[in-house]
Amino acid sequence: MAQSFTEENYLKHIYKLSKNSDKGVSTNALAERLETKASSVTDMVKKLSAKKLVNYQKYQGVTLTKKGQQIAVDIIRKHRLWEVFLQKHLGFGGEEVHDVAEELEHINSTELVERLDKFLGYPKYDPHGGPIPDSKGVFPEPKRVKLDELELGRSTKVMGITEHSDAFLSHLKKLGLELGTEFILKERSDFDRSVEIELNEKTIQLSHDVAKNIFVAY
Amino acid sequence: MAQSFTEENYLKHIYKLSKNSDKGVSTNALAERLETKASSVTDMVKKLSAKKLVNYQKYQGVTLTKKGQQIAVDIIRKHRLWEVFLQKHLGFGGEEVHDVAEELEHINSTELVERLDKFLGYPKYDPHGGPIPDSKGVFPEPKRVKLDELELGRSTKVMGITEHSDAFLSHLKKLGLELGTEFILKERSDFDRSVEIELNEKTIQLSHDVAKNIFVAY
DNA sequence: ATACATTTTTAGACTTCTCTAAAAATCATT
DNA sequence: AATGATTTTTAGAGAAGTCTAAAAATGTAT
Ligand SMILES: [Mn+2]
Ligand SMILES: [Mn+2]
Ligand SMILES: [Mn+2]
Ligand SMILES: [Mn+2]
Repeated sequence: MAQSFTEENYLKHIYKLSKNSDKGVSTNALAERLETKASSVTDMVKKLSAKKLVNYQKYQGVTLTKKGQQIAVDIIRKHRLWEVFLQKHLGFGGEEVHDVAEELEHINSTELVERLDKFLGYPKYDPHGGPIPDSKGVFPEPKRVKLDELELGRSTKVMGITEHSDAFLSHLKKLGLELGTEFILKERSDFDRSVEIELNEKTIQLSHDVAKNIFVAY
Repeated sequence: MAQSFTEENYLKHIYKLSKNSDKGVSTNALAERLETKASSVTDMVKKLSAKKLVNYQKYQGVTLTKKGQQIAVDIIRKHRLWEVFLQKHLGFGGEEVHDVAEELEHINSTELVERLDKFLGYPKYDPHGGPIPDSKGVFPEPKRVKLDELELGRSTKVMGITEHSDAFLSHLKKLGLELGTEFILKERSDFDRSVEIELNEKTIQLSHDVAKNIFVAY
């Protein structure tokens, strides 16, 4: 029971979209993410449901079953391993690797993935800081670092805070930052150590006072 | 105007089947090679013809156009480069690489192929001795070696002979060996230096007297 | 040249994935 | 609770690739 490229991409993106909310992923969100139409999503989601890879009830959105999740995580594993290879060994730039990895992630060979993993030295993080699950689908324990000290270019997520005043908490809330929020660190000013992050396609400025009080995944 | 995996496989196999005869490739030969039905071949060949990738006239078989040939050669290039990678760097065994390369050859990124080629050190031959065309589609000048001295496991082809008696010529003809015939060297006896080759799925024994008088591509 | 065998093509149908347009359900606002 | 906006689903159709069965063309052997 092998999956098509298309099915695999659906599963992967359902996985990524589910992480940000406990509800099912909406048809529209998925359609936008996959650059397709809502009606196509409905069709595919029904098929995945018939294959027991997702839980789906009309109008209620979609979530992954255990089996669907395993596949999704394995695609992510392959994607990130290939990105390590492309960047570390073939010398690709950070931006260029993604599209190629998007294709390579669908090459289906356990043998290939295990050997690639070994060749790369069993990396735990891809070049953007994304954690790489092992062959059993287990993600590495994320290391924590202050946002103030994180490398530029990393995609990361909020792991905790070191300041608990109401003022700080409501400030974070207004910025759209909470535990688990994922973003990318884009810039850090030499002048005042303020940082620029990318969150949901929007660019946001954070002062050093904010950055030094947030723990993020490394 | 990108090609699908399926179209690429058709082009590659038309290329390989045309090398052994100056006539067009027959529908049936292609169907057998691609493990599909003759009717499917007819359909696809019409489509490739509409795209100007093959020359096709009903009942006359099919040949590649210049453009079709370029694509075919590029697929072969990618296939063989990936086989070098899989075998030399990931430690795959000789038999295992082919199926994976069959998929990897369709990943479409000039950048990827050029960087992989560089990473591998611009190899001219794959691990089976298959010549790897360069980025312009030019195959390396094949080195010549006596069959007597060729490495076991190599796929190769007849490049010339060093004995021109009628007896030898008719012996070769009976064995099915002529200039350009492709085969794989399987075994060499320590006892009498006779060799065993695989030609068109059949295994054939050649005495040392024969092997030492045949030049093959290295 | 005729008959028979083989190869190739056509006709029609099926699967997978996609789309547009319209209908149905849900959500949001008063 | 009613209205209107938004989201989601359905209905119907199209492109790509495949198949089976039947028709047409070609090849072969007397
Ligand atoms: Mn990526
Ligand atoms: Mn993908
Ligand atoms: Mn091969
Ligand atoms: Mn292939």
